[in-house]
Amino acid sequence: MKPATKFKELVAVFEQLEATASNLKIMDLLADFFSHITPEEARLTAYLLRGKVAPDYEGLELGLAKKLVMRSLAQAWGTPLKEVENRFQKTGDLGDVAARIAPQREGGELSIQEVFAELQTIARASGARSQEVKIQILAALLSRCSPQEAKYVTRIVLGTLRLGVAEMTFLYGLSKALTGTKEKKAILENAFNVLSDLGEVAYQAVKKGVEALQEVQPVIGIPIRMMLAQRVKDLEEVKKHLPGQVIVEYKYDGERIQAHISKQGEITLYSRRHEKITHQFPDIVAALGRALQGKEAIIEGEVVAIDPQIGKLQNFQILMTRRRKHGVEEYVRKVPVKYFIFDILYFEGKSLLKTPLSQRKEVLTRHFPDSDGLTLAKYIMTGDVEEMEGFFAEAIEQGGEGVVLKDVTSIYEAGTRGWKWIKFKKDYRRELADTFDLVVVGGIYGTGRRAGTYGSLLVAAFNPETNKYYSFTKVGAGFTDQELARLPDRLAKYNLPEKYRLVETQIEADVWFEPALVMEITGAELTISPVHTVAKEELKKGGLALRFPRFLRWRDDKSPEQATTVQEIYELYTSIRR
DNA sequence: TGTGCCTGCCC
DNA sequence: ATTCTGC
DNA sequence: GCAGAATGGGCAGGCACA
Repeated sequence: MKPATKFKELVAVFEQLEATASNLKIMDLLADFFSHITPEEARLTAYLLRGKVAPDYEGLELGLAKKLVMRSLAQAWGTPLKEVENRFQKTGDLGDVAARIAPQREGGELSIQEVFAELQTIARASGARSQEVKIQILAALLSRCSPQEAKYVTRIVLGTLRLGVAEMTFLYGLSKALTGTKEKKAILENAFNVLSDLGEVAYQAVKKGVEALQEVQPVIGIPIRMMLAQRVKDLEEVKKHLPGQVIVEYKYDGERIQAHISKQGEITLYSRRHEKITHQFPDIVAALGRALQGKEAIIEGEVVAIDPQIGKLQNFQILMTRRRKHGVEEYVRKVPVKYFIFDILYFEGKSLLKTPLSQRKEVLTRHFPDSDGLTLAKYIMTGDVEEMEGFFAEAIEQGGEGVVLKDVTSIYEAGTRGWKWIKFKKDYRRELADTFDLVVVGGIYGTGRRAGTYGSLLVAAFNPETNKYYSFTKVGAGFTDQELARLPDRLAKYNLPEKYRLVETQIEADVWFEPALVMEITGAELTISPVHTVAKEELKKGGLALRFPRFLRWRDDKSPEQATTVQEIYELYTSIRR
């Protein structure tokens, strides 16, 4: 019987990982650690690495993030909350804050199991005063830690270990530890893709060896990690990756659902991240029950909200009102949905993961005739770019997001974002995307690798009638590291002690700016916002905002008065509204 | 009982 | 979701 | 090109608190 591994030992590995950039070195460090821990400790380490205490499909959450963790830090060492906040603002990492304010002490009394058990208790706390309980438990745990231990406990809870190690690297390290080479990671990855439980894979691998995981098969009731698509800027580019015949399929703007139907007719629905969402869609469950009639299957598709009057596809925002636990029946009537099935991974006792897509599609067409609430996703088969363009235009016209192009010969590559599936949306192509020239009015401090600069900027449109600026979105994507590093200097001269009086927004920025700088921004589409204020008066139900915003470039040639106007955005909204 | 903050999870 | 970056 | 780590809008649910 091995002695329980100390949390301190894991922390020592973390320290080393944090200091190394080389992937190979990282794998060696992990491998070294894995080779002297028990199967159960390997399981727990896997969960801790992801900032979780269970696989996703068990739905057990810590329910404690930045704000409550800050309160825990304050409580653990009697530091004023204000000071914790200030330090966080400066360093951008609560783990580092914890390490700084924790008093020097040896540590080493905690084992991995004990730390895990405490976090599990936090996760299980619920009901009145449970927030206080969670904070208390974490604070007590932290107070038993050395500064280094406290740093990683904090980061684990926040799910931001920032070590350059996530699931794949973990599996490489495990492979190396157990087989002496990283090459067997493929076996582990395959097992992970089918079991969707990194901890379970780690446990079994350490216990029975990597080879024992060779033939892991899908199980009804355990979600399979979903295959994802790469993206291209243009349909021409598809030819580079998929030269032959491809399936061109509507890309629906809804929620991905993997449905498991057992022989006994038990049905479970899983979201893309393996949350059980069966209770949200009794209508889909009923439709699947009727369609399958005792056959077992795992199928995949997209649920989309449908306009009850005319049957047209509705936008994502409307579907989101169905992500609920109360009043489900009412919303089944109010927001009807349709399940657009596009794949089948298991049927009648057989895994179809290795069956070519063309055959999986045949199974679908043979066994899933359209019915109330169920339809097969619309697609064509072609190798001709012109035809793809036409179908893409049709998909957009019908209310789709774009198209997904799929290699007809490809197997289902669970969990990977490979080139066998390629997505193409309108906003990926510069000429088709809407762009906006917006005024920078606020900044939000960055965290982690963006510590010391801004993580995002609050930008606004101009209204010449009121002479005011109306917030439209925050942008944090699209900046290079170099650009990010320049931001504080570039913006410093416009710094204000408080929000500029002519800026309208309900967002709280860390730093406010005088409207001066203009930047070009693109995004996918307009949404109705509870916090942004563009065209808020005209719309009544909220302001307009931008989904998936990203920075393109500065427009130093433009003054803030020459920025995109509120009126222009509102017109865009009314013109494309469906 | 109503409201607002916080969190987790969809995209 | 999108984007950037080091390996 | 992979894997990881930054970042967005916005919804419902749970809890704290007035």
